Amino acid sequence: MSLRYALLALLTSRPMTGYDVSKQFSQSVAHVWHAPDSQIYPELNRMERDGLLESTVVPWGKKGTKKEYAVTEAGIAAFREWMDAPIEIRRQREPAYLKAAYLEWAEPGAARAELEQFRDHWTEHLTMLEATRATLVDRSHPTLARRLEHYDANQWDRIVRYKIFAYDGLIDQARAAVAWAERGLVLVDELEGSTVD
Amino acid sequence: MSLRYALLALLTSRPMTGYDVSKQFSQSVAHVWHAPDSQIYPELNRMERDGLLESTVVPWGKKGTKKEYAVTEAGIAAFREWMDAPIEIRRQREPAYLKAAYLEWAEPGAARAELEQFRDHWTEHLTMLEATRATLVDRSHPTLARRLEHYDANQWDRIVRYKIFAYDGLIDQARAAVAWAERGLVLVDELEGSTVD
DNA sequence: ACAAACTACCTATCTCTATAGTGAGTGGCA
DNA sequence: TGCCACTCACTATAGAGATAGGTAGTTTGT
Repeated sequence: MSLRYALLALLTSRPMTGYDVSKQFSQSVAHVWHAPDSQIYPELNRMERDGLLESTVVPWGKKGTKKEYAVTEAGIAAFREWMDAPIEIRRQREPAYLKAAYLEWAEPGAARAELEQFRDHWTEHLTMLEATRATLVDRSHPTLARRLEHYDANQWDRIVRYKIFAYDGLIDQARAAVAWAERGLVLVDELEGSTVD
Repeated sequence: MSLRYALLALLTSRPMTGYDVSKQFSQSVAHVWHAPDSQIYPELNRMERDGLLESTVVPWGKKGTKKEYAVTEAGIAAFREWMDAPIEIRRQREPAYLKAAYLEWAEPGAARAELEQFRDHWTEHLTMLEATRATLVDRSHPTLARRLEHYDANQWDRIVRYKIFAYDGLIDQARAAVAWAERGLVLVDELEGSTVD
């Protein structure tokens, strides 16, 4: 159910088409809540049906049209309500840690390969998070820039710092994951013996 | 699909009834992969149908019976295959971090309450993880003890250290979450002003 | 003039997960 | 004798999410 609020969060910066949303998503909210467009389009429809969004049809080229969604008053209210409600605690679902606990069943080579894959994935993710964090710090992040336009300049610092705070948390998690995988590689080498050719 | 492998992992320690599984789950594998019994029972059935488990009906009291599941050769093979396959990378789905990024929309009181709730949840989780880790270190963990019986004593250290390694990763994540929430509380106080009565 | 890449939006289907039950047997204790 | 907590096993249903498509118009480069 958080997808709805992730979309509201994004759309509070400016009105967007479904396509914009699905593109913007990957550069901001997706770091925190991934969704494919096959989920985004139907959800936007449902949100309009529920009165959280309203759409205007905009011409596009000669014959084409596109639908731009804007958050309604009811949408703002729903978002505020969600913000003030207790957070849903996520269930633990971590296949990587599950596997790690049973690494004695893996081939030594496979164990190493998986830890490397895990480390590389998180390293890449970390790089992206740090890059995005930097665009928040210097306020060059496009969605953030559009968002700040609605606010008085004396509010900017407050808004930006919450976003940086969120990214800091994600960066911490990513760094912890990378460090853990690296310790895992050392452990595998120690326990399985180094079989490097 | 990892539920299947989480169940296999647990059942490699010893044969169990569905009820045992759903109880043991919460004390071990659930730290890494939570599942309610309404998922466990049907999955055990499907795994038997697919030949990964076989069940024997055991009498229980005067009239009652229970069904004990044991991993088959095919089950072991499937588990090994999964262990050697690349890990599925989980999508980011973190409502807490999503909210954190938009904390300017929350009431200051609500923001504080949520961060406290988040911190408390992870603190509690951390305590449980550390307690379980300790039972792995001293090998008093019941499922681990049963598991080690299948192995030669010179393998014990290897097996135990992988489990400790997995818990260390979870503990790192939990600690990072707690520390982040604490920084968040300081930030909220700074930005929203201290409105403590 | 045409292809390729991009914008725009949507559907179908399947699996996974969550929630909330049902119902019967057992063992202890008051 | 009756009650309660626990053991055991399962079902029904709805919603969320993943995967894999489809269709139509637009822009850009050659």
